Amino acid sequence: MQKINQKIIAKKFGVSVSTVSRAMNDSHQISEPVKKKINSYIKKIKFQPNPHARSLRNMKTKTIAVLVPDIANSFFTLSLRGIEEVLHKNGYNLMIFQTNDQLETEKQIFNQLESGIVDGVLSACSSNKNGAIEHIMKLNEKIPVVFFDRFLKELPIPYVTTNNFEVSIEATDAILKECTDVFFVGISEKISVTAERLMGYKTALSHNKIAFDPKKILMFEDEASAYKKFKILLQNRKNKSAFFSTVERYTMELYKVCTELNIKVPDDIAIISFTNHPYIHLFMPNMPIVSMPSFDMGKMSTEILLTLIKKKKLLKPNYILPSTILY
Amino acid sequence: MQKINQKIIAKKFGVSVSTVSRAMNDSHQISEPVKKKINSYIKKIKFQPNPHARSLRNMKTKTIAVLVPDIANSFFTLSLRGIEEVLHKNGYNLMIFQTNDQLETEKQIFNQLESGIVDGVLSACSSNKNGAIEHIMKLNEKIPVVFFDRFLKELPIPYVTTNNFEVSIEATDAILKECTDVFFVGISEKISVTAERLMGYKTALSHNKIAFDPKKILMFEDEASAYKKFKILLQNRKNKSAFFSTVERYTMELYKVCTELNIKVPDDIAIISFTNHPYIHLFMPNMPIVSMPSFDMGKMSTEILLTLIKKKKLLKPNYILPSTILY
DNA sequence: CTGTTAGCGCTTTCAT
DNA sequence: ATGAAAGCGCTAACAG
Repeated sequence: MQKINQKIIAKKFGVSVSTVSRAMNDSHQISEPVKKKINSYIKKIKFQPNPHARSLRNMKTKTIAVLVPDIANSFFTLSLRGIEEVLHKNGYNLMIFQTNDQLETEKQIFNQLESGIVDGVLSACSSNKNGAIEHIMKLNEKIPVVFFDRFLKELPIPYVTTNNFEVSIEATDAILKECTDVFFVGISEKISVTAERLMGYKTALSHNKIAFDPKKILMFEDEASAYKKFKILLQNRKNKSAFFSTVERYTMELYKVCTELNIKVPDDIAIISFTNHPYIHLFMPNMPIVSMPSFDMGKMSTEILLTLIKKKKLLKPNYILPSTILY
Repeated sequence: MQKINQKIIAKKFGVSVSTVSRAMNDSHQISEPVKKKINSYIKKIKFQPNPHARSLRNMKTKTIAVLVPDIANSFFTLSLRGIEEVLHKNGYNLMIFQTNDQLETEKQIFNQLESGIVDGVLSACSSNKNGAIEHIMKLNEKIPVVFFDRFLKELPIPYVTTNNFEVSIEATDAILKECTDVFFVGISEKISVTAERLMGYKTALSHNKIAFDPKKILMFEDEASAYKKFKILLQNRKNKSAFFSTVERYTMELYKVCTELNIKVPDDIAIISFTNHPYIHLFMPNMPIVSMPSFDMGKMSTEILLTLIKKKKLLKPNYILPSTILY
């Protein structure tokens, strides 16, 4: 396999490497005919300049990294489509990392990214204000970081998220009409969006003059523990109860338990859930859902990131795209 | 922000850059004390060598690319977990590309990969034997390519797949017990796995002495056309019919139509489908499924790829991991 | 408009 | 055991 580089091309045309380089970079410094001649040859043989040499020289990689907790979550799957679309249009590549909501994993990835393999980072981060944030700030000194979905208000890092607080009030209000005994389901208060949603839940309760009961807050680290808890709760239930779930996969577990215990949704139990699963209404036909603008959030955060990478001014650092409740 | 490199470290210790480099690469050419001293400092300040300089020098990137048609497909989501696990263990990064089953997209990605941004490629390719394969062979001259799931028998490229033919016979046999009027649902005969599954379907028909009817073969390019066709078919149906679906998302569309037309599964219609969706039985409790060993296929293909990247000998070029039917 | 040259940060050969 | 120096392929400052 014949390896090819600018030197070889230069030799072929009897010019210098810089002329080839300039042709490829569409420089104004060289004559049109030469430029055209070289470029048409380059196109013909499909020559691509060595990206490492270019990166080494330019300190640019034309690649960005995305950190998500879980690629299987429909919200992130859809966001990734939006992200990909924008990147592709701009000639950027995408590197995807899963954190599984492990702070240690996240830290490790952030550290790794400091080596310079990417030009920017999109992060739906697991960190919280109390926890470690140094890794984020440290990376952000080198390359731009943009949060999407999850974010940290305290940090001077742009973010694109949704109106978690408001839509959670609305969601809780809606379900309170069915039943006043509402459980809140989440992952951890440490996650920004969960905290906001919980706040919305509490606010709605207070609007409706319902006492807040800490026992109604259910936070789970994994599906298995969610399942177990739901099973116990529903086996021992006395009155109709309701669930406001902020985690798609836990909603699935809840529904699984309902099926097993032959509990009918929405007659015996009321559920409202955050989800972007395209077929959710096939399994849970009557469940109202909170649908996030995943695709647009992905697109917008990527556009912001690219703006920062190009060192252009941001019109606004933060964007909040509204979610909608579908009944 | 103070940028750091081997030169700076060398200066700090009053040694040369090559000594630092050798220390970092654990060379036997330098004394233990010096090596230890330098490395402990490097660890302390978490210095990471510039990956582009390294790649440029070594022609290695420690990154591999994965091409999948659709990241949202549960099979690929799970495979990616397996892939990630192996890569992570070996200090490799992952670049994910979606082809959306577009040959043009695939070609473009393959071309792009020729520039040398990755050390190897894992591909669930959309190409077919009749179509263009030059882009695959061309890339494979430069870096190793391994197929997973979809493959091209004709090419000298290792693959990891499942027993599509056999399990499709089994699946068709199973559904034939319910009903002899079986439709086959797929994407395109051009895709290797679809061709194999179709062959299994035909074989089972012939075993059962049922005439093959080309009208029973339903191939769709997207969800919308699948939906439309299913709707027409089921609205006009006379007898009980059955479907052997090889595409998860089309199964969802089929089920959607059933719900809309109030057709009961499995009483009014029999369905068996390939899927790895973790919650599939929540919506379709009684539907038998063909479950692929996604995670293991991802792991194994990655191990093969890494073996090739290290230029080691492969024990066996091709692996077929069996799928299982869950009733 | 074009060529020469230096240098991005690293590894490795060659010399000591 | 260590250092000097070359060079991976590219871009850009400088010179003409």
